[in-house]
Order: sequence, then structure tokens, then C-alpha cells
Amino acid sequence: MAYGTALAALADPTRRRVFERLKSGPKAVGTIARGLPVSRPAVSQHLKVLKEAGLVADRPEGTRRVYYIDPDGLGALRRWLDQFWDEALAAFAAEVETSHDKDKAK
Amino acid sequence: MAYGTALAALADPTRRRVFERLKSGPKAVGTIARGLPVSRPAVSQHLKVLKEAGLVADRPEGTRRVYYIDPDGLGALRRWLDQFWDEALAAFAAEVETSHDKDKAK
DNA sequence: ACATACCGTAAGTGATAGCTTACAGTAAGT
DNA sequence: ACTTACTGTAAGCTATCACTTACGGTATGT
Repeated sequence: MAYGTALAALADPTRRRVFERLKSGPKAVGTIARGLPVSRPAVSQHLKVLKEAGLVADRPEGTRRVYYIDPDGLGALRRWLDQFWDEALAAFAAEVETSHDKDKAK
Repeated sequence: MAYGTALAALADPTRRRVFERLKSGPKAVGTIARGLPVSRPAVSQHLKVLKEAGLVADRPEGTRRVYYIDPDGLGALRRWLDQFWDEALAAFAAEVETSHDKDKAK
């Protein structure tokens, strides 16, 4: 059920901007915050949420703290979405077949 | 940027339960609400959000209103995730190559 | 040892989300 | 026409979220 926290994490627009900023590669907190319309502590809080969701990981680098994308969270989310996609389309295909009985209530 | 509203819509757990309940096929509002721990109006509000996100569509059927999954919203979300996945892995691959220069700050 | 740079966390605040109950509206059955 | 079944919306409340400023802590440089 890890995709739940990942979805909640990526729901916020600014947090998504933080996450997308790591797409081009690992970056320190101050580097991420620079250019964003929020304060640096806010970015730290967003990174904490992203980390708890398994979307990012961090590594100390001197006095800085470098964050980078963790494929685990993104992979779990992708698997859930793909499976959902398949099942939904299968049900849709089965629906046009037996489109006679309406709303089979369960 | 339609994936933004889709992510926000799927972030809420009960709204996700509503959405997942439509995976097996079209259902009326009352049918969806039955078994869920929230009231029926709450389900209506969730369906409204899902509809605005392009995740579901509805069709009148007598006095009932049948909701079903709209592939558009789910497809947009899937495309965004796949693209993100590819770009992130490409950057990760490029990172292990030039892992000498640290945090190229922008 | 001291100063500096960088970061996480605590505390507090305003806005928003999700829920409830109450009400209004439409379609079918008698 | 009248009732019944089913649903959307309004109003209101509570909890949570995203943000701010202030503070403390650690690592590097002189």
C-alpha cells in the first residue's frame, strides 16, 4: 500500500516541483530551494514527506545534504497504475460484451 | 497539466476507494456508497472531484446516475509517470558516469 | 577555538479538505 | 396527481496541511 503515501506526496504542486527538480540529478537542499517561491525550511519539510513516501533518498555530503530520486516509490506507483489500467480496460471490454444487464449492483 | 488534478483526486484514501470500486464496471451512486464508511452525499462529492479530474464519467439511467471510469484521466497520469520514470532513470545513468563532479548546483 | 555555511525541527497561523445533516430536484410507479 | 426512489448541492464544523519565522546542531575553513 506504499502507493498511497506516494500519491498523497505528489498531490501538492510545490512538492511536485521539488520532486521534479531532482529529475535532472541529485541536488542539495539550498540548490533545490533556490528559484522556488517558498522558504528553504518549507523545502526541507517537503523533502521529508517525499522521503517517507519512498520517492527520494538523501546522502550527507559535507555540511550539505544531497537528495536524489529513489526509484522504489516511483516504481510502486507505476506498478499500481499499470495494474489498475489493465483491470479497468478488461472490465470495460467485458462490459461492452454483456451490455444488456444494467448496473449489476455489486 | 491534467495529471495534477488527477494526482490530487487520487490522493484521498476514501476517494480512491470510490474510484477503485468502479474498476469492476459501471455503478450507480447508491451502489458505490453501500459498504463505504461515509455518507452518500460524501460519495457524490468525491465523484464530482473525480469527474473534474477526468477520471470518471457519468450517464443518467432513469433516476439513477451511473458512473464509470474515464480512460482519459488515467491515461494522462500514466503518460506523465512513464515519462518521468524514463527521464529519471536516464539522469541516474548519466550520473554514475560523471560521478566525479559533485552537486553541479543547477 | 571561533566563525561561517548549511540544514532539520519546533511553534504558530491561515487556508483548505473532507465530512455531516438538511434541503431541493428529477424520474419512475401506482 | 401523488408518492417513492435516487441523487446533487448548500451550509457548517473540525481537522489537517502548507507555510512562515525562530532556534539548535553539525561540518568545514581560518
